[in-house]
Amino acid sequence: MGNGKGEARRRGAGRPRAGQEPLTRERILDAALRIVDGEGMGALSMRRLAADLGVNPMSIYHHLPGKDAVVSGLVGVVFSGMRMLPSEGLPWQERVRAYAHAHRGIVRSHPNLALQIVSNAAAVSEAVLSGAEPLYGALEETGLPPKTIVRAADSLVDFVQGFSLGEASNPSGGFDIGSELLARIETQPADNVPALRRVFEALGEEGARYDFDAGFEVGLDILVRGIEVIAAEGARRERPG
Amino acid sequence: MGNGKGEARRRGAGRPRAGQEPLTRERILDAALRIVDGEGMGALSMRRLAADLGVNPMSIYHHLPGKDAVVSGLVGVVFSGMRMLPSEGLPWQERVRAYAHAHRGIVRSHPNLALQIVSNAAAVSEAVLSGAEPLYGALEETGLPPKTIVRAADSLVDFVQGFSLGEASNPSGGFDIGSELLARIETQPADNVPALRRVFEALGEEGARYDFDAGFEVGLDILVRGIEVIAAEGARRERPG
DNA sequence: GGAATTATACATACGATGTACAATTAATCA
DNA sequence: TGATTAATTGTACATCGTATGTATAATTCC
Repeated sequence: MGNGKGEARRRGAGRPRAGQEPLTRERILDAALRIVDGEGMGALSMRRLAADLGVNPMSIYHHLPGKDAVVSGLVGVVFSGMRMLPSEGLPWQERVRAYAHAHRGIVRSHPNLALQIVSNAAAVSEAVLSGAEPLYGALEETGLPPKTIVRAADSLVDFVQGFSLGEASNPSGGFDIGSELLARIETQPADNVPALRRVFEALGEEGARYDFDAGFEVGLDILVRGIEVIAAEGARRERPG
Repeated sequence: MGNGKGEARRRGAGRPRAGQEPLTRERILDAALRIVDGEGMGALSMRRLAADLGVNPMSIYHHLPGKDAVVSGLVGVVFSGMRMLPSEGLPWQERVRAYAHAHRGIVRSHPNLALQIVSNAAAVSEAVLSGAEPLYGALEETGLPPKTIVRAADSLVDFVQGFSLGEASNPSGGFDIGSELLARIETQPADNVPALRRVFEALGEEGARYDFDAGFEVGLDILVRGIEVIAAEGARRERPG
């Protein structure tokens, strides 16, 4: 029955009326993610977050212990949205690639959170954990010893995160560490950087725009091939012939 | 001759007496680096920095336009200290490895700055630029086309930065993304993560401690081998036999 | 039903931060 | 010398995270 309350959640302290939907960790993180996605990390403050929720800033602290918790909560939310194309049955190389694409996709869909994702991912667990499962499953089939599997997995994750971070912090479809240099190379004293000059001049102007998709594919190729090689070496050492 | 001034730089506004050493961008960045290295990024504030320099907070703004400039200045300073073991004459594989070690060494010697290094490196230039020269010089010898050289270089840098970031944000000699999971795997619902469980149980307890040096070497090996493979493929495609 | 307890939200306030603005002083140059 | 410029300081403001205390509605227990 229509309670003539007027604006929802405006005046009056205390516990909310049963009719109104209560403040939730989930609602808070949703609002926070909208702010960060839309206006960047710098726009996220407790006061702004509270304002968007139509709530007093201190109310948030009842559901999350502080701003740090909000931010790492965001990372968790984002990571738990990781979806892989089902790739069971495919050779391990394809499954590793699928994982890498999924991981990159997460960072790419929230570029303003990239820094936090990359630097907090290790501490967030749960979502990250179950996210890594298919990667380990794939790498098991290389026949590498467990210790090397872990290191290979880490290497791949490190690459993906490094790449995604660079991708996120550049103007969309813009440059990368390598290509960013191009503009400055021209203004360098003579032959301070001869190899760089040679490479980028050979690229010409059309090559200057960095294609992130292609760059990612090359990096991924390098890693997968490299893993193939050390796996083959390991196998040869066990059964020398 | 002894000017009876007592404490150096204490009282009195205005331009400093000619005798005293003036405030400099360099002195500011030195002091800032000491704070960050010693007490972490959170301890760096303009007021604290000024206090350490025996100076009014606003004085800093005459030499650097703001706090952001201080931080990215720090990254520049740190990067310009990059030193490679001379590796000219060695095969390109060794030279790529030497670059990677030098790059990692920089981040590792200032772990509290790791996040800023990794996320600002692309925008700092100059030091980063001339630092990357030997990497490009080495990769030129692979015979890969320029575009692929850039992508391979980026991939290697991305890996190194991703690795270094993980290394820096973990307790010294502690765990990594992969190994961090170990502790939580045990507390997971049954077989939610079977491959992870298998791999880490096979590792046993002794393998749980992550050896960053060995991990880095494996990753580097994967990348170098991978580059070898795609270089060989490219050569075969040009001169098919 | 009424009283005690607990969950949730609000109000106020404190210390810290980055920095805009303007005044102050000393070196430098005409 | 007087004018100009470079370097420093002092004050003040808006904003931030959050500690602390209070108010009120829902829930629980008798």
